[in-house]
Amino acid sequence: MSAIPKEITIYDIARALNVSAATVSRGLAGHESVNIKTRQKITEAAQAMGYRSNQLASNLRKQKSNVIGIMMGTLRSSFMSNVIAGAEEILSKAGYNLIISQTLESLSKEINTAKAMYNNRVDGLMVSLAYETENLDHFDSFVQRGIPLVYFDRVYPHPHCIGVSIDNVKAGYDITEHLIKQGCKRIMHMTAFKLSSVAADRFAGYKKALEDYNIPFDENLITLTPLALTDGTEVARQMLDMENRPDGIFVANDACAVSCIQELKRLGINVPGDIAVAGFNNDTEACIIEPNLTTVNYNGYEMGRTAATHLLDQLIDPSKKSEKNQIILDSDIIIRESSLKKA
Amino acid sequence: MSAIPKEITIYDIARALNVSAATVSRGLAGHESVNIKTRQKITEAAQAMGYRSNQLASNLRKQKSNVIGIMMGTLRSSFMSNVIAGAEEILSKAGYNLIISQTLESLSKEINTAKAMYNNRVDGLMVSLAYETENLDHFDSFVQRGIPLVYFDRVYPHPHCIGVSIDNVKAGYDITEHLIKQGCKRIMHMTAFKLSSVAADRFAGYKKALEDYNIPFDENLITLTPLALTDGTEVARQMLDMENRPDGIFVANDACAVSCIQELKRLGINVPGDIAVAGFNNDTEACIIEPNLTTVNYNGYEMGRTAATHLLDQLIDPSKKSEKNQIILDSDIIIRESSLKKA
DNA sequence: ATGAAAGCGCTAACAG
DNA sequence: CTGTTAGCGCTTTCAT
Repeated sequence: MSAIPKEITIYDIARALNVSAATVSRGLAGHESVNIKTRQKITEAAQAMGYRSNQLASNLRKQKSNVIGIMMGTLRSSFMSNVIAGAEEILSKAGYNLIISQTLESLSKEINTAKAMYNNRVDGLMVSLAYETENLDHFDSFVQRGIPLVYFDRVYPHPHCIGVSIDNVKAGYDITEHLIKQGCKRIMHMTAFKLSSVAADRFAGYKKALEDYNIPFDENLITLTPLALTDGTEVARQMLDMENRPDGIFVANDACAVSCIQELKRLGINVPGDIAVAGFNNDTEACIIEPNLTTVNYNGYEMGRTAATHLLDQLIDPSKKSEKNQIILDSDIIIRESSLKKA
Repeated sequence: MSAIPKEITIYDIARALNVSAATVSRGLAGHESVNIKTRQKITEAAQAMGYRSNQLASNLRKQKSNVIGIMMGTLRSSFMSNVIAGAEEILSKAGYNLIISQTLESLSKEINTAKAMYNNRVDGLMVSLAYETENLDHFDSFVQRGIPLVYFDRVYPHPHCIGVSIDNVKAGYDITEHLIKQGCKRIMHMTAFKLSSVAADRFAGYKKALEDYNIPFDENLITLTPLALTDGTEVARQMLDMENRPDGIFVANDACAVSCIQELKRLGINVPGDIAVAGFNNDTEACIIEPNLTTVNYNGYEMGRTAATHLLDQLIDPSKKSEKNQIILDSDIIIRESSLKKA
């Protein structure tokens, strides 16, 4: 077991080269005002002596962590891994590190995580809200301090922050329209218990589609739950018991749509024959379940890149509040067997 | 536009309470030696004054970043998002932050990323190696400094570091055996150009299975490529041109297996009828492609948790080098249509 | 083009 | 139980 070598500091280099620490600091930073030959000597000495800059000291001095935080309900989804991949690419190019935290959809964990990020002095934050979240008070500290904040995917409109998302109204409309065109007359909608703006938008799209196709809106066909797996199962059972059974359902996320299909099958209901099912997100499960799930797909990678880019813009020029602070990305519906009544 | 409020420091609190900064520091840390009443006053004042601890200063003072780095080829895979989710859960509970970086499978990016992590003074590192990587020299600095390092998934045996992976020999064996049992006599194997230990192990499993079933090993049935998407396409074409056409192929990753299937179909070859195909990883694509892909599945979430736990163990007690430093997790093959010659 | 000196905010000996 | 003091290693005025 060999001893751990001592850390080299700019003072060591300064001593070795008979210059001041200030010069070494400037030299390593590639400062123009330092003589080119001195600069070279410094770089060489640093290399030879095995120097590594101490970011911890630099961070303190500059009051800047060079870290961007990103938080979301869960990162166990292909969508989210794409978001992160996109954000990481943009941010690492700009010299920032990305720290990640999951809220596991809990508001209290979201509050704690936000606080932790704040205390860790992230230079900026990207947030996709937890299902439970109903207001943005716990992010006020960021706004007050002028720390750039970008919401993505699960956004709430906020006057001072950018939001990057898809057009959930349109997506909800499109998928409902698809079900209608498959011949569905009584379409259930299963959405989030606490109506986040995302869920509310999908709901609005659903309503609008019914309206446009002259299908009466029926309160009884709406189920509000936390969209857990068990909720899908539960709703499947409820459907069975309804006097006027629905012939289609639009569920606001895939996980729930999948558990719903599973239970329907268990109960002997044919999907899509008896009941057509559509989800939202195009998660991995969507193409594992039999029949494969019709759903809404959107590009997480682009969303990550877009959100990160806007964050950087603010970091570079805080005054430049972009005019439009709600950015809408494209989405499209992917039609699979779970909704195809007509071949 | 309101002015940004001044940051409160422990000195402000000290002044307000007429105690020393040291006492405030100790009080906030919940140090037993501080009078319980003083401690309470301190916490209250901190709260009231809007204090937040400056981690940047604390980090410098303690020479500890409280950050764990994790790096991998790409995080755009459901497997990887599960690994990260698992690691994040364990690490955040222990008070660590996770910073993420992708190498995009490039050795030079891996070297740079490792250097960046090192300079950023991560307290520990989790690494899944890039395809290109052939040695671990660029991680020496971590070993020398005694910074805990855990390899996961794509590991290279390293005497001083823990590796968490699956038994790739066994997995390679099992999937080859499955193809044999489906009646395949001439099974190709497509694997990584630079034989990482992971790829080498899968290859070894393949060979062993052939041996056990008395199928002669044929050098011509082995293709070494970087396993890019285009390589799958290319190999599909090659298969068509072979005088003695193979009746099965085991590809060392799913992405490549999928592109191979796509091209085979385009060329009018029936999968699995003419050629059975098996992949590795159980990525999202595996159940999008028609026919769905037979592949090897393993639990990224568990792997992330395991790797993080071992990292923490070392962080807590650096002397406690675990005896076994290669940890093997379970894996299993998932049989889908792409390999089913017999109903 | 370089140096001197101060300080970012916190923690940990050490002393009392 | 609390205070004094001395840095952690770097950056940045301000001088020269």
